[in-house]
Amino acid sequence: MPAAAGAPTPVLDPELLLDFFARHGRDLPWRHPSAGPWAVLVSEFMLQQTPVRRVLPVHQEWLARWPTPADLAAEPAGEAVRAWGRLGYPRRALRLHAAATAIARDHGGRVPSTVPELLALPGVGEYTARAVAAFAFGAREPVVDTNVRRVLDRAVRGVDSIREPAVAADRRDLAALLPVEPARAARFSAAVMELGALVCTAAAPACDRCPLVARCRWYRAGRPAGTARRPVQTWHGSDRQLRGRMVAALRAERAGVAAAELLLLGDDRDQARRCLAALIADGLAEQDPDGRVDLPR
DNA sequence: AACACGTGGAT
DNA sequence: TATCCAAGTGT
Repeated sequence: MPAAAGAPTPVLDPELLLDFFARHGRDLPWRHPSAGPWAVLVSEFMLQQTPVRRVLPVHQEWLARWPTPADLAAEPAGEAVRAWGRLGYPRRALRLHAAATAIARDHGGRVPSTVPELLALPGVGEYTARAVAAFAFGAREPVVDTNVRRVLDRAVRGVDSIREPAVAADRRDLAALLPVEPARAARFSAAVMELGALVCTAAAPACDRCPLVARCRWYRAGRPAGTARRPVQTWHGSDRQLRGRMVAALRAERAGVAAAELLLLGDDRDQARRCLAALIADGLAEQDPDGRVDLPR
């Protein structure tokens, strides 16, 4: 240990990470100084399990059409689902609409700035609440997504992780590494996230381009393989596939679709009935007395 | 805690 | 072609 310094340099050295972020961080719309909390919140919903490239155009359309939470809340939830396009997980559109409604009703139309208030919004979990608090309001909160979790696992813990939602221990560990100054801490989280997205990727990490390679415990251990993943559900013939087809049909038809027509989209009659009922139960579809189905009003 | 929940690009 | 997986949340 150096005689002059009190603590050893951490693996996730803020100096190295912030320099990396300044040089290589992507110029994304929700990172612009002009992007307000609403633009950040919308981006975080869209980015849940969805790549940046596909979010970009839809985010731009949403902000142009609904510049404030109240603008979105003033329209039927079905319009949010329709404008969601093919981003996937359309229930996110429903929850974002519900969040906008709660913001308009309970927060005077302003996106709240504290983690507890954000957590109370529909569709906002442990990750999104801290991402908005940090990136939109400059709060000193540990922001741990799948990228940050992977960097923590590899660089700090020396193991390769399977992809799972971050846990409290991950947030605690990152919190211990945050710079003291809040705005700098927020940039630090964004920098770790960016490193995971651009360099320390899941499948093909580019250690030769990593600013942390000299300290990385995983690299120094010879990049040991991670544990096996849980088996994934087959896609062909799944409920998810059929639900996707049904919602796509509803998005395309402003006048609604006959229930019988939706049921034809599946190979299995019982499965189709079950999926349609589930969509209605989830609030992604509504059925009128004639049996006509539409996106929610 | 384990699952369900969409989509499309990369390998 | 099959599998992985990308800024998670709710149950």
